[in-house]
Amino acid sequence: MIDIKRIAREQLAVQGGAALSLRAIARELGIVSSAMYRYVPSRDELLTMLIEDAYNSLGDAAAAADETCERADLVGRWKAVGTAVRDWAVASPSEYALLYGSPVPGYAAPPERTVAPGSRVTLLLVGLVDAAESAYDGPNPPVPPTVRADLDGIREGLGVRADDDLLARAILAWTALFGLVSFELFGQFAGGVHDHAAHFDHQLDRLALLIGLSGPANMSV
Amino acid sequence: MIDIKRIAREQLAVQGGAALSLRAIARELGIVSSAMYRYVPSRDELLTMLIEDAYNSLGDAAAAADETCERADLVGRWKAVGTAVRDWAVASPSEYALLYGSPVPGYAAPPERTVAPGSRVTLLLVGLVDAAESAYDGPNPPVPPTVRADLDGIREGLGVRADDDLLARAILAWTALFGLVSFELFGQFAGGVHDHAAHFDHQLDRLALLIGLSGPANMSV
DNA sequence: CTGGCCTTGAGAGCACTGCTCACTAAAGTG
DNA sequence: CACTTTAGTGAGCAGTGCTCTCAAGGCCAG
Repeated sequence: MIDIKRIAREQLAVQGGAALSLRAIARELGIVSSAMYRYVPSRDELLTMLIEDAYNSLGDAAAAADETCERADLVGRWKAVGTAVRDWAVASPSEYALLYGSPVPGYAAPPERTVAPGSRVTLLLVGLVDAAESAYDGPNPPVPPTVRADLDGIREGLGVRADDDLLARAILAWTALFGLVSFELFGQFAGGVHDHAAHFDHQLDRLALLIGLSGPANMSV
Repeated sequence: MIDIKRIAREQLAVQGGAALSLRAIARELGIVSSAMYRYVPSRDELLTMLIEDAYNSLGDAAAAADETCERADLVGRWKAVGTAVRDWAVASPSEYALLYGSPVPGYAAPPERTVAPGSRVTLLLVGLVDAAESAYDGPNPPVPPTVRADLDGIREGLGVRADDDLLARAILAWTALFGLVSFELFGQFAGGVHDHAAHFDHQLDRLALLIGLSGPANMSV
C-alpha cells in the first residue's frame, strides 16, 4: 500500500512532522491501527521513508531545473537551481521542514539512508561552482589552518578543484541559500519581506556575485 | 514554582521541543499531572514562555558580547555578536531549535509575545550595520521595484538609514549567519566541517566584508 | 476437492500524552 | 470561629506508538 505514504504526506502537510500519526493514517485508510504494522515497521521507519522521498523529490526538481539551462550559462543554472529549491520548499513546506528544520524529537534519521539523497542538491551546486572560472575579484579573508584542513577534506570528498577561497564562498552561498528559504518558511521574515519570490531572486543575484559566477558586467535583470 | 520552567528546559534539552511533556515535568516535581495546571495554563503557554525566555537569553548574550567591544570597532562587534549567537546556540541547541527550527506541530507562537524579544538580535545587528560607512566597493545587482518596496518598509520599521544595497546585503549576512548556525546544529555540515567554530569565524569575516564593515585592508586574522 | 499455509486484518491491551472536573486538606484572613 | 484561597489528589476522556492473540480469506500442492 503506497497509499500509506500518500496519506502520510497529506497529514504531514497539515500538522507537521513530529505529529505524524500511524493511527490517523490507519483511520483515513479505514483500517485498524495495528494493521499498519503489516506494511510499515514503525513510525520512525515511515518518517525515514518520507525523508528519503523528500530529498529525492527536491533533488529531482533541482536537477530538472538545471537541465533546462545552457550548460555554459552558470548564472542561469545557479538561479534556476536556487529557484527550484525555493519553489519546492514553498510547495511542500512541511517536507522541507522535515529535511532542513529542527529534528523530530526522539528520532534520528539513519545517515546511511539520508546523506546520499540529501547530498544531491549540494553536489549539483558544487559542480556548478566548480565549472566556473570565478569572476570574483573582491577581497578574501585569510583562511586559518583548521578551516583549510576542512576545505581540503571537502574538496577531496566532493572531487572538485576549486581553491580554498572559492570553496569557502561556495559553502557560504549554499548556506545562505537555504538560510533564506528557512527564514521565509519559518516566519523569520514575517512583516519585513512580502514579495518573497522577488527578494529571494534578488539575493540569488548577490550570491552569484559572491561565488563569482557573474561579474559586475553580465548581470541578470 | 519557577522549577517548572527549569525542569522544562532540562527536558527540552534531552528530547526536543515537540515532546515537551507536562506529565513528565509533574513526575519530576513529585506532583500529580493535573496540579500543573495551577501554575501553567496549558502546554502551549509553557512553550511560549520558554520561547520568550530563550529569545531574551539569546538577546542578552548578544548584547553582552556587543558591550565588550569599542563602539567604533564595527568588525569586532559584528564578530562578537555573531560568535555569541553561535555560542549560545551550541550551548542550548534545543532552545535554538525552538526559535529558528521548524515550528512545533499544532503550535503557533503568538506573534504579540515573540516578535519583540525575537527582534533583539536583529535590531542589534541592523544597528551595527547602520553605524557603518560601508567600505564595500563590490558590485550590486539591480534592485527590482517590489524588493525596493520591501526594503523601504524594513528601513522605516527599523528606523535605519542604510541604502537599498547595504540593507539588502545586511539582510543576506544576517540570514547567512543563522543559516550557518542552523546547518551546524541540524547536521547539514556533518562530515564536511569539523572545526565548526573556526569555520564559523571565518565565514563571519567574509560576511563582514560583504556588509562592508571592513575593507580588504583592516582585516582581522 | 481437501488440507495446510500465508496474508490481511481485527481487537484487546499496555504505557504514554494533554486536559477537565470534582473533591479534599491545609493555610491564611476577616 | 468561619470563610476563602491555595495546593494538590485522583478519576476520567480522548488521543498516541506498539505488541499480542486470534480469526477470516485466498492460494496452491496433493
